[in-house]
Amino acid sequence: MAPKWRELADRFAEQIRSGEYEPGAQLPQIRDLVKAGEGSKDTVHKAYKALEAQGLVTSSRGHGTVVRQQTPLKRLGIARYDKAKWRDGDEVAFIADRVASGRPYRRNEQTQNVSRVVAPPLVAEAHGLPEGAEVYARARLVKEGTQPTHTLTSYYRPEHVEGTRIVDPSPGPAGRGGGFRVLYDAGYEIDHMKEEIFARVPSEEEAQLLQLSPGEWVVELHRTTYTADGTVVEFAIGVHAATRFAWAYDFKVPDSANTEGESK
Amino acid sequence: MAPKWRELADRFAEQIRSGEYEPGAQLPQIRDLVKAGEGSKDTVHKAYKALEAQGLVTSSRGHGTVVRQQTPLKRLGIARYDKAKWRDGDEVAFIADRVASGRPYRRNEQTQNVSRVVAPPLVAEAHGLPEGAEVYARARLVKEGTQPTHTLTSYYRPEHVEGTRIVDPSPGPAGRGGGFRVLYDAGYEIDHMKEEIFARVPSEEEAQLLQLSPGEWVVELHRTTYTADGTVVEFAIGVHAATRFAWAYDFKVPDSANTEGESK
DNA sequence: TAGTGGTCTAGACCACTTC
DNA sequence: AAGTGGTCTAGACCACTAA
Repeated sequence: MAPKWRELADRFAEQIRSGEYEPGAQLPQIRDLVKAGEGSKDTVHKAYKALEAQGLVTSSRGHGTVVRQQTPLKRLGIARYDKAKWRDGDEVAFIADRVASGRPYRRNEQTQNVSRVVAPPLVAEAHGLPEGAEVYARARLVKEGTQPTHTLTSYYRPEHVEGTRIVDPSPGPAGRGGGFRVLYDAGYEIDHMKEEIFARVPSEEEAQLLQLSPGEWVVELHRTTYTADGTVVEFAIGVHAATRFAWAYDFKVPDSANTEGESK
Repeated sequence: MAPKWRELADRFAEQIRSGEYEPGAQLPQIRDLVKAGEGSKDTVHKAYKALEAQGLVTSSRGHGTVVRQQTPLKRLGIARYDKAKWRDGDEVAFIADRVASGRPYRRNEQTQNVSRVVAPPLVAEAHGLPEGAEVYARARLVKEGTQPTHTLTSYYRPEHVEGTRIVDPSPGPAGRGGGFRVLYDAGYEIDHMKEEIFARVPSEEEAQLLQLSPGEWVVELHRTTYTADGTVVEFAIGVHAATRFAWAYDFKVPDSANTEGESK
């Protein structure tokens, strides 16, 4: 038999999905459900935690447990890297993407922090650098309004970006044009990419930064960006709140017996 | 301050990752930790559940809590669809992939179930069919040895597969060549694909089928397969244990101002 | 100060496995 | 029967919010 807390959670989940509880509506308070005979405080609490883990509600002390706004998944396709968006204009690729997706542009949705650090093993490997080599790390926390959605940290080789706007230590939003534009101006035009994605449990720090409910997972994205001659000019690690994103990729079915027309 | 159960969980997680507890080793029993003053039974239990949710341990009644074998992420790249694998030989694409990845081939790692059903909304949309249209559904549960790793359900239009091996109701492993080969033989050579992926909480049924620990998430994959003229010949939905997979995609940076050489 | 969720406890009892 | 994890309870106490 399903545990009592699970049955209770499923009942509420059903009611939320059916619209019986609208976004913003408040669920009964734990103590009231206890009085109503739904179980002990701990049992009801467990049910509420399950709903929270599914991203259906948000709980906070003092306030209560309210149904969360169900923002549709943000779909990330490779069109967000379109050269026309950052090469010909002065928009940062991610902002252009937001415009293209019909969302308004808001200032200060990105905080940035640039530093020179010893490359973590994964980064060194991606750049083909020896252990202990230094790279520039550009860490951003991206928000949708007030809600943080993901972190994105780009790693660059010093010889590619030294003296450019990328390493400008001034805080605040990214300089005009974004990282790809800066690389382009420095003579490194990006050509192809590799993205690798997987899901995992967030660290406590990440959960706090992204305002994740306990039990929510994150999706980690590794992006390697190459110039036409195969030089790696950027390696980036993104950590996304798993409930808020979907990724889409279009590709030709490969045919290793007939490799014309394919670069790899 | 971090809760007590979290501190306890983090301590064990650290010990497991550092190798102090090897795979297969048993963690102290809950009652012993209670005696040792680590907290009440419920508190220690909560810590163990957290470890389980991270995929680090497996608990079972009667046995105990043992450190799980850390199978490395299985990386899924588009090379697994290589035409050479299924067109020229008689191997099913997924088996070829396993061979290519150095894993031995084992029989009966896939159970299959074919039926004719009314297309679910998502499927109808992908195939461009009206509501209520019927399709063939081919559902598989794929295992790695005894461990189920993912489910994969392919949906085909009846006019594409009627009379082929795909709709052969005989149970057991897939016919020789797999679905793409059957479509190829029927005159539908696959050409390009779209994959869309996102993470979510599993249903209770999925958790059971994939033997997921409570708190583990799944990644859902939507794959649409097209012929050269844009006809959709297969739409598939996969549900993967999130901790066991990573996806990789290579692509050219798009340039909408210069669309030569791109089919989309 | 009152009201909300969050943690913790001690102990009862249940479910499953092994002997 | 004995030993393991899993659920549930009643109540104490804590942390945070609002008035």
